[in-house]
Amino acid sequence: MTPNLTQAEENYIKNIYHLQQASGSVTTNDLAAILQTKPASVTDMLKKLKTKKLLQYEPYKEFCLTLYGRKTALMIIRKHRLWEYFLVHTLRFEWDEVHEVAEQLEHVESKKLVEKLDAFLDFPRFDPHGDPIPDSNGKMSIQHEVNLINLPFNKQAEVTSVRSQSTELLELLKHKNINIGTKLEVKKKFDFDNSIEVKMKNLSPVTISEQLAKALFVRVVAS
Amino acid sequence: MTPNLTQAEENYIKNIYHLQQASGSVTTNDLAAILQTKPASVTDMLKKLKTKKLLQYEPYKEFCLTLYGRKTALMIIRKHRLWEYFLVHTLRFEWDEVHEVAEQLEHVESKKLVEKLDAFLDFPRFDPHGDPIPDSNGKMSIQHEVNLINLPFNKQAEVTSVRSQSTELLELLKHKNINIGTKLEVKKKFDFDNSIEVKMKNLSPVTISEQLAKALFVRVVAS
DNA sequence: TGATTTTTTTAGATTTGCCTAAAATTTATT
DNA sequence: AATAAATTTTAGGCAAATCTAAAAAAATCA
Ligand SMILES: [Mn+2]
Ligand SMILES: [Mn+2]
Ligand SMILES: [Mn+2]
Ligand SMILES: [Mn+2]
Repeated sequence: MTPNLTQAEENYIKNIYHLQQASGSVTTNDLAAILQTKPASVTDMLKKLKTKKLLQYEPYKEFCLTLYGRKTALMIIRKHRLWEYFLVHTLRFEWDEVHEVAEQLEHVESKKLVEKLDAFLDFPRFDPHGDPIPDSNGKMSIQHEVNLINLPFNKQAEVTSVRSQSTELLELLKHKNINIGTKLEVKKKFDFDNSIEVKMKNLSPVTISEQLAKALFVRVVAS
Repeated sequence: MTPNLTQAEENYIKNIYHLQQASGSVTTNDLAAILQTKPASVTDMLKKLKTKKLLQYEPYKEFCLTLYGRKTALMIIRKHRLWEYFLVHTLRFEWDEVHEVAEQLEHVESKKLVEKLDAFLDFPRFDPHGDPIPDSNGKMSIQHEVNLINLPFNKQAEVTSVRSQSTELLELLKHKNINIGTKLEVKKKFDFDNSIEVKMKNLSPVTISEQLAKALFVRVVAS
C-alpha cells in the first residue's frame, strides 16, 4: 500500500544513475538542472537518499549510488523502457510522443505487472529509441554502437538508436525513410560540410548532414 | 507537466461520486471510512475541492459534486475500468488481482493514452467485474441487472457482475464453473436456507447458497 | 598565496495532505 | 424543551518536497 519509494525519490535515483553513466560523476548542480529544481532542494534529497541506504553521500564530497541504489535505478529504467515499447508497438504511438507518458507509468508499483507486460511484449531487448531494456535481474544487452559519422565505407549497419527524440528529428527521418532497424551503408563522405551519402537496399542514395549523422547510432551487421 | 488534479484530489472526487451513486448522499464520515483517513482531513479536502469548483460545499450542509466534478469523476472511472479490462484481457491477470494496480494506473494523465488504449481494446463496454465503462463523453451503457436471488424461474440470464472481488469468491465461482458472461436459469428455490439451484447448458444443476446468490447479478437474456 | 568566483550546504518559509484534541453544530432521546 | 449523543468543523502541528537568501567550502585565478 505505502510505496517503498516516493516518485520524487525514484526520479532522483534514476537521474543520478543516468548522469553517472553519461559523465562518470554527478554534481548537485547537474541534478538540479535536469530535475528542474534548485541545488538546495537536491541537497535535501541527497541526505534523505543517504538515510535510505540508496546513496553514498558526505557533505561537499562526491556522491554515488550504492549497489542497492543502482539496482533500484535499473528497475525503474526497465519499467520506463518497457512502457515505451508498449506505447509504440502495441498502442501505435510515434516514438517522439512516448517519453512523457512513460515518465508517469514507470512509477506504477507492481512486480507482477512488469513481468506480465514484459512477457506480453515478448521480452523486447531494446526500446523504441534503441536503448537497452534491463531484464528482471537488471542485466541488459550491450549494443556495439558506432556513431554514423564514424561508420567506415561499405559496412552493412543497422540503425539502433538516436540521440534526441525531438519531433523535428522524427520528421526528417520519416522523410528520408530511416527508422530504428533500417539497414544502410556509407558510400561517400564530403569534407566540405562533413555530409555523407548512405545507401539503403532498393533505394537511391540519400544525403545525411553532419548534424543528422551525429544524432544517429548504428551497429555493424556484416563486413 | 503539473497535473490538473493531485492523486489525493482524484481519489476524493471518485469516491464522492461512487457514494453519491450508491446511497444518494455522502457524509464526511463515510468518506473518511472509505479513504482510510480522519473526518478532519476530509473537511480540509472538501474546502479545497470547493475552491476548485469541483464540489458544492457549505459547512455543516450536505455537499455534492458540481457538473464539472461529476464529469471529472467519470473520466477517472473510465480510466480505472479500461485498465482493469486491459489487465485481464490483454495481460491475463485474474479479475480479483487488478483493482489495486488500476488504482494506480487511473492517475496516469494522458488523454491520448486513454483513447488509444480504448481503441486497442476495441471499445469494451463493461469491465471484468461487469461494471460499465464510461465512453469518452462520460456516457455508459445501462445494465438491466437483477440480483440472482430475485431472478424468476426458467428465465435465461447472463452473469453480468459480482459484488465483492475477493479471492474467496473467485475460487468458489471457478469451482462452480461460473464466470462473467455465463448463461444460466434458476430451477429451484429452497426456503430452508434460501439456497437456489441453477442450470447451465450441458451441465448438471448447481447449488448456489444465499450468500453467493446475493453476490451475483445477472441480466435477463430471453424469457 | 591571497582574492575572487563557483559550488554546495544550511537556515528559515511555504504548500499539500495528513494528524489529534477540542469546539461547534446538528440529531436523537428522554 | 432540555439533555445527551453523534457528526462535523476548527485550531494547532507534523512530514515531505519544494523555495529564497545567506553562509560555508572548494575551485580558480591573478
Ligand atoms: Mn524515455
Ligand atoms: Mn527511451
Ligand atoms: Mn476496481
Ligand atoms: Mn471494476
